[in-house]
Amino acid sequence: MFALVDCNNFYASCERVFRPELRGKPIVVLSNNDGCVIARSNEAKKFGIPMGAAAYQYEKTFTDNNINVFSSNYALYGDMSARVMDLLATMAPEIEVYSIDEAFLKFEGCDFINLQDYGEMIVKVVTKSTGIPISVGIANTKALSKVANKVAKKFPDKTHSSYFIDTDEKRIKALKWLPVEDVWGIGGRHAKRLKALGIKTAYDFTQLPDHWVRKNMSVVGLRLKHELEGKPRLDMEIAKAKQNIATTRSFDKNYTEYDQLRERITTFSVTCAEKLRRQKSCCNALLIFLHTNGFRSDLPQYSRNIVMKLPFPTNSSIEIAKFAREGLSLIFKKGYQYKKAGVIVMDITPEDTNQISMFENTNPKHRLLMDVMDRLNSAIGQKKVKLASQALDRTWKMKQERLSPRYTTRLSEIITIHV
DNA sequence: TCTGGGGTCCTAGGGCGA
DNA sequence: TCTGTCGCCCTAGGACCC
Repeated sequence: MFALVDCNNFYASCERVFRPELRGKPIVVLSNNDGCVIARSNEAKKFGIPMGAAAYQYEKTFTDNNINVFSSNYALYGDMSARVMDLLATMAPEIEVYSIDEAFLKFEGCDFINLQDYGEMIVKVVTKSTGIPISVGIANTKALSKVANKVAKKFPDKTHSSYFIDTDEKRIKALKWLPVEDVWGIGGRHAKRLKALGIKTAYDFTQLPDHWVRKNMSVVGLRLKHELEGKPRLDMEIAKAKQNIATTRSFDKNYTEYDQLRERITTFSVTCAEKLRRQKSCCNALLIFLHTNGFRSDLPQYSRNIVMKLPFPTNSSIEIAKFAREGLSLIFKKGYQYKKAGVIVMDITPEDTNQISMFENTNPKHRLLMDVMDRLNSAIGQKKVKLASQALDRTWKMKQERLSPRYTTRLSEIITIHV
């Protein structure tokens, strides 16, 4: 049996933990640069603010309805997530952390447990210990546990926020209730096509012939169909090293100069290299991209990317930044206003199994240097040690006008209680 | 004026060597 | 030497997730 544990309106709930007066009040959380709405509390959803809405188009809705608006605070969300996951890990034989706010639990050989009661217990313990409300869905496949979770979330009073699909009647009832576009694995494109064919619910989807699903939705769609029929096709996945690591940003304003882009690309490269060293990997290729603001139809548009194959695997900030700048010089075109750029490191291999090349190799001195840089930066707590090609006085900034304190990860921002 | 960031997997189609 | 076929590898693009 699988249980899917999902934190309710996670980012909004995190903001509430340290601001209890916000309970029952509408909250939205914005993306980086305060651009889009990326999380809404239930109260905020009632005002018709869609996911991904452009924040500036809803300013009036926010003020008219006293909606509490926050910039995203990943230090806080990451730490709260770790607390929830650590706790969940103590409550099941196996856990797969699926995202910042979701985890699958697997109960095998636990037939003696009443899983409905156990799910309710998990809800109580996590909510009480962390302040984060959660919902639990339980079923014999992962996709059905997702469905069960939707039921638990929609009917918290009836289900006590935990729902167990343990009979075929319950499975069919839940599938007939769930709109096809809300099924895990069916995105916008497929939902549109299915609806045009009169497929409205998850149940309708399971009534399609296998060969049609295979032909039109690939093996992924067919696997999903079987999962919804109660035939397990997905198992727990073990965490493995990432295959790609990306650092990409939109800019607060448009950049036109090569030097500005060069500085940004260098900094993104350094961040990627740090992430690589943290997971003890090297990369063998880089992708560098830049593009103008696609929303501004009045401006000339340009967008390009380039893949740089590296002559040797490396995780040195200096080397990765050097190759990235080389790539940038090949794709940069003057006369455009750039809004976004990024670096993605690819073809990742473990640090300790690198092949020595006959002609060109990573500079062995860099390893020691990087080690010192990482340790200095970690001791200082901010990224003070930089490459000279990065801006020494950060001239760029993310728009974060409504950022809450990092209550749990910075002593200077810890919660204060006035008595 | 102002529209996020970071991932995964699958398939089609072309290049290329056997 | 030319041509056809097969399978492998690579890439771009599409679809999905949070």
